[in-house]
Amino acid sequence: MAQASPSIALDAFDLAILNILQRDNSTPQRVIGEAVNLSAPAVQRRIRRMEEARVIQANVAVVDPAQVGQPITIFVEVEVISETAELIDAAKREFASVPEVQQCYYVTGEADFVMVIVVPTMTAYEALTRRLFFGNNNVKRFRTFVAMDRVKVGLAVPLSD
Amino acid sequence: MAQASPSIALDAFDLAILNILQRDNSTPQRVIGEAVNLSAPAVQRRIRRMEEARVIQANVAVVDPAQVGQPITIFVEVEVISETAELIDAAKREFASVPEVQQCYYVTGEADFVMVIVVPTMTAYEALTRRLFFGNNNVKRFRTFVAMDRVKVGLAVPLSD
DNA sequence: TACCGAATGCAAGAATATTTCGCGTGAAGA
DNA sequence: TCTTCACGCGAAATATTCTTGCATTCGGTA
Repeated sequence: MAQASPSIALDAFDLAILNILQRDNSTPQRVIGEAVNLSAPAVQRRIRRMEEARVIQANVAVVDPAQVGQPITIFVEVEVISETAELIDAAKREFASVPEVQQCYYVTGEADFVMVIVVPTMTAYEALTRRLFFGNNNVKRFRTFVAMDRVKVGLAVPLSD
Repeated sequence: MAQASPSIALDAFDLAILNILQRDNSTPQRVIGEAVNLSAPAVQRRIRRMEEARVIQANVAVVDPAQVGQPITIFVEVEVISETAELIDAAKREFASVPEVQQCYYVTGEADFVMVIVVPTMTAYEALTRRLFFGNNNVKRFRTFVAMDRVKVGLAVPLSD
């Protein structure tokens, strides 16, 4: 796999390859090569280089939550009481360690954390809030937004190409 | 690739396979087979079945935004004026069509939409708000949360296994 | 008991990925 | 200007992985 991670320079070829891979990374290198006007080995070298530099952070399958018994997606804003570095780091570690917390960001503004949570039932969510928020002395309050429609979901980054 | 999408039953083997693919879909089927106690062809048939049923919605590379010149991630809550079906659908289509909008959910609660936006600069974000929010008569107000730290990012669904 | 459908493992064949090698290009220095 | 060197390329050979056909096994059912 990949290890090192010094920033590297990317040219138009690399961006074009990334644009394909972030939509479908099962695309054969030969096909990618035809699309960007490079040979398959050239494509493969560039991909490996970007994986080693962690430009490509992972290669993953996207699973439909509804079809695996986790039909509820919830947005939560969390406001903490104290923003000392220690307490914030502790909160980051705790939130990140919870499988139901699919995404978590530490943010500026009226809230301190925003997160995306995936659960099977509202009961499960209620239990999670009890453990994660009510059970944390540093959580001042939190606001819940239940998703009715996943209008757009993905991790694709807009690339200039 | 995949086409149909009737819901299908998943057993413990399928969930175990999904759990591996969610983390690294470049794992050889032979290795997956060893991990879940199945032969490689059995694994492959199950994967194909789940792709056809859209349990696996996509296979994608995850790109580091910072390394491709898009270092700013922003959370936005949007509140609309009118919630008629037509206007909501129009908003969904518009938001979904914008490349900078990485994720968008239609939600209950104090806001109507929440979204994740990826941009290269705050100037670019300001221009986007002008076009997307100030330029939309149905947007009552929006609140911005700038991410200081991407504590946890991914699309992995918690699987019971 | 006998049958039938579904899923499996094995093994062969096809497709894909990876390595190797030699060539051309462009930059730095004599 | 010439030489050298580093870099990235493509073509071909090699290795790995994926895919398919087939016989078998395991349950459920008449």
